[in-house]
Amino acid sequence: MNTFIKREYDYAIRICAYLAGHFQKGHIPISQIATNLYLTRPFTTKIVYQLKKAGIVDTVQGKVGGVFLIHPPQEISVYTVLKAMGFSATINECLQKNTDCPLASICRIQHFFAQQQNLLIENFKTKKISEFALNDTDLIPVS
Amino acid sequence: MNTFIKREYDYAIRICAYLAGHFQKGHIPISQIATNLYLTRPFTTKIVYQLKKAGIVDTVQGKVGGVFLIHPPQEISVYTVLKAMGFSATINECLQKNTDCPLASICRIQHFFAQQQNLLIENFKTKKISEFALNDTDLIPVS
DNA sequence: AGTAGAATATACCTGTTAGGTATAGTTATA
DNA sequence: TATAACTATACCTAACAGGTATATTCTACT
Repeated sequence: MNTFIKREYDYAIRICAYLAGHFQKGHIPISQIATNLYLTRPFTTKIVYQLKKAGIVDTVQGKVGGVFLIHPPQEISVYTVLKAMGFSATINECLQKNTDCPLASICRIQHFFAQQQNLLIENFKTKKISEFALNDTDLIPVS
Repeated sequence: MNTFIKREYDYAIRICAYLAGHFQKGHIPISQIATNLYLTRPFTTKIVYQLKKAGIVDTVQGKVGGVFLIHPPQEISVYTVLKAMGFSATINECLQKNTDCPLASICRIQHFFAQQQNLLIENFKTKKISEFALNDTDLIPVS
């Protein structure tokens, strides 16, 4: 399988969506996030760590520690989160810098894919995390 | 790196673009295609073989054999070629069938990515190989 | 002050796959 | 009948996705 959005990236967005649903309600322990989003704790930890390094979330250490969004969710785009997670995917390898293809100057294929890629990225920038916000009541399984 | 369009897929489009530039001018030997597109012969062979199985090109065997497009290039879309090469990429794994995510019913993230994916595929279907046609004169290196 | 429960940081593992190469066979023209 | 082409499949290998493990540090609560 060839996915454009890695699992990690998707989980990162989910985690932010969960935190968006709890914005300004204090900090949320990683264990709670992991449980409610059906992720393992170590993996959730890893992602939170990256989101913190990127300045998207901050954490409180110690016994009643946890995670929270630094900025309002309506100011955080999908693109911001993807970039934070190291997203550098190009739709086609030709579009990377330093790729010196001998056909480059005449290649209309490359140009087409570049257009498509820019379109996608624009949409990722427009979409804000607030639109995905998850509340705990959303997460209660229907029985 | 995480590319959506594999090298193979890209090469397949290039090969079709080259054949489009030589449409109705007889069949082109694989060795000529490989040389002019800066690909190795075995790899070109492999791709041509797949394109043949998918009914996009046909081949003539024997000493003066070669490859040619079965249909006019303006009837072949980028999507057709991608599908022929086994393209089944989903922008996000959640969008595959048989993925039963416990969040699925409430996940707006999934819905967003699905929209983006459909957009992209629509554009792949609209774009025709004829728009990429490569002539040999295009390929003469500037000295 | 000590301890429990939380986050931090990094090291490691492992199956899959992208991106090829190799090789043996078949066909058909010269 | 030799040779230059295509056919078909088997195999290789480095990279990486998708995690797990482990040791450490921090802080609320007792």
